[in-house]
Amino acid sequence: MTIDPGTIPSRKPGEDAEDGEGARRDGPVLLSEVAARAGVSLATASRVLSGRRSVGEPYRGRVLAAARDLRYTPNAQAQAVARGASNVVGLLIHDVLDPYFSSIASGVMRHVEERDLVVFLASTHSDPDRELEYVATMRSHRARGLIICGSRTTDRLHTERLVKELEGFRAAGGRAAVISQNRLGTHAVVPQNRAGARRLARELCRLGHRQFAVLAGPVHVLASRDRVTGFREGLADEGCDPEGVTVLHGRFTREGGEQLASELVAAGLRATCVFAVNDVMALGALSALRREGVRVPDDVSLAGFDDITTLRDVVPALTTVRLPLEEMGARAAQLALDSDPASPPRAVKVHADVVLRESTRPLV
Amino acid sequence: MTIDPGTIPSRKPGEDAEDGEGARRDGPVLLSEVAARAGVSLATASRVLSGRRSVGEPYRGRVLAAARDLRYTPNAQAQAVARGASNVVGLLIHDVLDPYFSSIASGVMRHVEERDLVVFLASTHSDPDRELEYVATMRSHRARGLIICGSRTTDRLHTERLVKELEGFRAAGGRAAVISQNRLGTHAVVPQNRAGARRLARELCRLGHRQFAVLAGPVHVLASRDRVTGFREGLADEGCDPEGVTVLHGRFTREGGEQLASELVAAGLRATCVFAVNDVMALGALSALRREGVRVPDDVSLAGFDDITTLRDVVPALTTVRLPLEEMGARAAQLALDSDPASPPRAVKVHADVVLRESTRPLV
DNA sequence: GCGTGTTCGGCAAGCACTTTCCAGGACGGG
DNA sequence: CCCGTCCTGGAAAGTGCTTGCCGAACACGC
Repeated sequence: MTIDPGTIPSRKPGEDAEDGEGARRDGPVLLSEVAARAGVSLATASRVLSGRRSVGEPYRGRVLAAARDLRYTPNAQAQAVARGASNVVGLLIHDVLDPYFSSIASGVMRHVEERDLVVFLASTHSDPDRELEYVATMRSHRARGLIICGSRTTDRLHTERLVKELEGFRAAGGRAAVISQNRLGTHAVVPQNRAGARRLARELCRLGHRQFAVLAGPVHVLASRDRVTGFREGLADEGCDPEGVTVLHGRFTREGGEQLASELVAAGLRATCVFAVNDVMALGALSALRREGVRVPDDVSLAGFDDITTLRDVVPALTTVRLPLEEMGARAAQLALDSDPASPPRAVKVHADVVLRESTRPLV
Repeated sequence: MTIDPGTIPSRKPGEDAEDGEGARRDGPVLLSEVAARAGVSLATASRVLSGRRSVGEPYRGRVLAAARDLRYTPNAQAQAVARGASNVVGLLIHDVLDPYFSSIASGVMRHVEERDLVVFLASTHSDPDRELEYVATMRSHRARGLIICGSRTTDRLHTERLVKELEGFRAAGGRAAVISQNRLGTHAVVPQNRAGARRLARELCRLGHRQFAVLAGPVHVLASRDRVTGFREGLADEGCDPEGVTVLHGRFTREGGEQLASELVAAGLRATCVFAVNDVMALGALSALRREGVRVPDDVSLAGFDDITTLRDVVPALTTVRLPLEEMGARAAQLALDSDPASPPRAVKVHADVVLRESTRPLV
């Protein structure tokens, strides 16, 4: 071990004296110490460092020098309390490991990093109670902004609670934005799930497919519902019987996709094309199909939704509906942080484009 | 739009009166209001809510009721200031989109969520200056703990600065832990990069390979160096000439892997086996090789390092060296948060196991 | 019945900052 | 030359919460 202050009984006194007098005392350096060293009042020191009022040159220089020498870092919490405004932004996702959410997170962070704010990240693991709890946490930290992605439930009670919690959040001075279908009385980035799935269905029909199976998420998940609905609409557009599709519901995860695909095969796969309502489920399905000896796209075509980055490494390349996830995150951050606090909630629709790749092929 | 407080001029007075009197005033609910409503002093209200001293029953109940009615949420920042200790934990990674880091983040968050702490996430995008800056930010927020993953440089100057910054962080009362080879005077979770790569090389030799190419990261990246070194050692162990391997340096990313693999092919691929020093590079290489018409593993074997989750969906399944990323994150969090503040820096070594899969095959 | 604890409200002094307000000096115009 | 204005430093009053200390009230043992 190179450095081990825990076992060194005491530092040699003058050892780091010429070293600009780094932190030698216990605890953080306080503004009052900076002020004392510069021979000015606390107020002046504060003003120099926050730059919120001009300070005469002799003082200004001395304060800056003192702060540098002492390696002063302001206490952000105290600043937030005194100013009545913090610089933290909350970000609520379901799971960091899910590429859908990490892409969104990346977009949010990109936006936030440019503004010298800081991100509180919390993952709900799809638990509505945790979601509520975390909104409260963010309020408690007086977050300036809050981005919630994919509160994806149709549960009436939970939605009400969440709206109420968000009102509380707003009352505490924060601005929220949601990435989801159900705008909760706040700004919202709403992906065109239904329209995208509809377009996808049409494309698949044009490839000659007539027998479809859909691997969907839990019934109460709004995004899943919308995608199924849109898909059916697209089938109808092309004169395909929308009621003829098998829809299986499972978890909105890779494991969910795996399991549903297995069930599908076990039940005797009749469809020529499988639509998994999101990409992680599609990946699970792909893996299960492979395991079952069903070839994609030779035996069955497969399509997903979202266009997560992982798809780039998959063989066959998956047909999907592209959502600009990072942009969505950045946009949500923008809505929450840059919009006029008094402005009414805005909804930004996000176009979802079909990307045909190798996993779907024309039926001859 | 269902709810639009921005355009409603004023709420009807008694409208949500029976509603437990939600937040109707401007700004957050203060403790003083709770105390007033309960008819007790500020001190008593504080004590009831923080539970740090017993309070007699008549008061206790009234305070709790008042807090509930008013939907009181304590101001975490003010609490932190008053208590002199915050409940935030900083997490520094390079990039959320990289599965290596998101896995670690997941582990950290799992650990942190159980303790009712909150995570500040910052991504450095591999920029040393940002890294320093964010450590300062965390110090400024008086984070109780800080986890830095993969400060992966051998740059002397930067290391010194970082150590100093971390000392400042510690002086401000925080505890840090690092996931990396260079423990910076703090607790460290150190993956066995060298030993893992060495074992890998041995396995590959045993498969009959003799001609190797290594796709490495930038020369100053410690993890990359160690893995190359270990790999060479493994070759030597098996009587293979360690100097005979081609080592190409590029970026530590997917794009880096793609580019290096292309170069390799362009230069006339002579190796029978390619080792990419991490999995994302291996994925890039796989993609480039495919594009160039080089089959894996038929024309060349390919191995990576880390065992990121994305590998599960790749064909052929990649041989790699497994690192328990989530556990590493959790462990780092534990070191930073649960260890005795006075204890000397501990280093926890993490075993790295070879996982042979389809991308490497025996040379007959 | 009295000393000795123990329990528990409330006052007020923090915590580390910001910002308002005041006052003194400089400056300029009439 | 005087008054109004501008500039700027400092004292002090905030910001929302915690907590040390005091003392009242009550219980207990003898």
